Amino acid sequence: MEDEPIIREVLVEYMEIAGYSVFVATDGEEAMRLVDHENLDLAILDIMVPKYNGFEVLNYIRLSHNKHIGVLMLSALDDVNSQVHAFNDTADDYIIKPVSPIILLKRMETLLRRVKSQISWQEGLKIDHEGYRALYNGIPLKLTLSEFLLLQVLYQSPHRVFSREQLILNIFNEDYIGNDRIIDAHIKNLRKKLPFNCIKTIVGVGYQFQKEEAYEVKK
Amino acid sequence: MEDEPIIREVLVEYMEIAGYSVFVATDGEEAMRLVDHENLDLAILDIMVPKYNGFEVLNYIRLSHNKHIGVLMLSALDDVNSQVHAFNDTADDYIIKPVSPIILLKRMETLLRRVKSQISWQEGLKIDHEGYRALYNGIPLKLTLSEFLLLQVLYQSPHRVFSREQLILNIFNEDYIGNDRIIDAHIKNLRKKLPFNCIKTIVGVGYQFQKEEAYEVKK
DNA sequence: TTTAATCTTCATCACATCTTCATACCAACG
DNA sequence: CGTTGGTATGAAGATGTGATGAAGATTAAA
Repeated sequence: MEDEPIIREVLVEYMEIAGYSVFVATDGEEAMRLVDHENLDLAILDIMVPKYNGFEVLNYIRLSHNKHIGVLMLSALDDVNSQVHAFNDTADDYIIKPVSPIILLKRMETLLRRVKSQISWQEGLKIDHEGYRALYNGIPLKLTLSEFLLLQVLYQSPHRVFSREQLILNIFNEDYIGNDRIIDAHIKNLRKKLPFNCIKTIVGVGYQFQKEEAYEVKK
Repeated sequence: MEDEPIIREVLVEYMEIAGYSVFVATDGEEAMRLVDHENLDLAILDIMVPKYNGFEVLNYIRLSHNKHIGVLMLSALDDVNSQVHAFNDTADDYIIKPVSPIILLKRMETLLRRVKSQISWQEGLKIDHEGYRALYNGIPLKLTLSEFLLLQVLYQSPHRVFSREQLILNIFNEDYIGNDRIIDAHIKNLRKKLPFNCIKTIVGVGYQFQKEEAYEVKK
């Protein structure tokens, strides 16, 4: 996306000569449609565009099926706040216009190098954030609200270890007063309902969502 | 690396407050030494520094054992050639000075997010600090907490010899009272679980981590 | 109000992990 | 060749933590 047609033409041509397939959207809505219907590796988002702005598209991407794609924000705004906003929303780069086409291309390729080497660890388990549902191969699991919230937090940051305290903060309001061990109880119930054992205990630390099984100890 | 001491101080403090371990080099040679002797996740390279410049350090990194780390080039040079040069040499970002510390931090974190997500498939032994995991060729080893912490400390500074006392301070709370030899026991158990004999005993002194390439694979 | 679902606490148990210790081993040295 | 100082190792006991089921409390639904 790029709000000035002529510059956009140049950039697109540049990228196509370099061997990339390029899709162009003229507003945020169209961009979202591309996210849904094309298998993108990278998105270049102009912030100031009609319908939905770049930040909104960015957030849409990160909640989408293709959330791992590289996102490069493009803007005439040189202020710190806008940049911090972009990075906080997990943009991968922020480029201030006007930009030399060659530098844009180099930054694209640099990001692609990192993006391409990622693997998607997700398999059958999906979280429907809006619907408060966890789906396994499309079939919803019957979770209580606490169980769902617990799974959601763990699932969103796979392999990150959350202490019981952190989980309590994430799941309940921060004014919760009660025993740490409430987490144990919910974990127990959640584990029973999950089709595979993906919640691992880190003794003395907390719990994490994990995909791979660990090596067995050699004898 | 940063050629102006005062600015560097501010940045380092900023990063440490944000929770990162920071090593500072004042010239290219020292930077290369850090690449060899610390297990870095990210390098911020000033281009104009003594002994070896930032580009030379970048190339050194990409040919090194830690070639996958994120590299962020920092320079007062605003010209296209220098930037293209950096990206061609597979830098991951190029920031023009002066830069707001918060933006530098955000760009660091953004890059780290991409670097870290590559951990899981990288060859060899990798430590996932956040996830309390040690990965061998992407597959987690089943370590206890003490074993993990032990490996983490040793791995963080390869070739540095740690006394039992130092290791106890790093692994347990400082109020630990007990036999030194607890370390021996954990080392023994840890060695059994590691695919390489990478923990070497320095008789009369302590233990050190040796980089795996120097060793034979266990049968 | 009654009923059902969900949350929360608690006591008990099982097991992972830690720690010590005794013995075996090894290298250096006289 | 034996002694010394140090480490490796396996076993066994001690400790601590999490798992679990039951039961009461709370909340929501009927």
